[in-house]
Amino acid sequence: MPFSVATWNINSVRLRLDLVLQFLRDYQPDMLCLQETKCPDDLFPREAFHMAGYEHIEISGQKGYHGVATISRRPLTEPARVGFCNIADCRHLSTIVTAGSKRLRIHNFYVPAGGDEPDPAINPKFAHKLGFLEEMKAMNAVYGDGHASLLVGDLNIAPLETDVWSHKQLLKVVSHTPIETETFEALRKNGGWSDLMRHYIPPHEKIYTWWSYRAADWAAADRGRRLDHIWGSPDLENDLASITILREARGWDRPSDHVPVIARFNLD
DNA sequence: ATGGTGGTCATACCA
Repeated sequence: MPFSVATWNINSVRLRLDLVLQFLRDYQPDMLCLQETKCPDDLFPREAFHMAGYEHIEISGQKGYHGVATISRRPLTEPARVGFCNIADCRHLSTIVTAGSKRLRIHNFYVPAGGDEPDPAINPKFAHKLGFLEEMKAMNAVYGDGHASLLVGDLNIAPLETDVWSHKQLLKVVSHTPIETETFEALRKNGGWSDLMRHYIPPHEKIYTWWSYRAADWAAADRGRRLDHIWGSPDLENDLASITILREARGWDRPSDHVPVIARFNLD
């Protein structure tokens, strides 16, 4: 039995609770990191997850926007929430879990989308996104405490040309502008992180995890982007068994615009 | 160049 972690921007955990429970029944990840839960902590549907076999839950939620949750079958310890840009948004939650002989620190992230205009001088949301990335540089894969690390979530940036349906047409679109993709790859490498999705799936292959709601036929147009990521400390490359991007979830009834990504590790 | 859809919370805001 490998150890598995899934990440999914659910775009309202309460509206899509049945979808999440169906996903857990069918794929049985050991842990699920949710983003955009849009749910205050006192209204989080803890009991439904407990009944599904996920007894360990850490949440960081607020009313209306953002929010992350880490749901696990195994005990979670040392929950920590880092605030970014002096704004009280719920966009980060880290926990520690045991997998085989390793202790894993798992960062669950929801990076700001950044608005429409890719100019920090006129768009405060884009300035916020760049400021957020700047502060993310403090996240290192190896801290010298003996823990392995994962950093997962909706990072709202598609770094490679093959992470978008058209590199040329998206160069001036927020999520794929050079300032974003270059900052993103620099902070990943400087932090010592391995892009585990790309470690498993060759970089020349197009892969997407998000398709806009604003398409008449998302599957036919297939104008997707890889906005959701699974990074790991380099030691986890050797333990990685597979990556699954659940494209079919975009076609489920009343779907999120993001699909789950599952990483399986040979750690038990 | 524009608007297209979907979620929250109640009127626009955010994605």
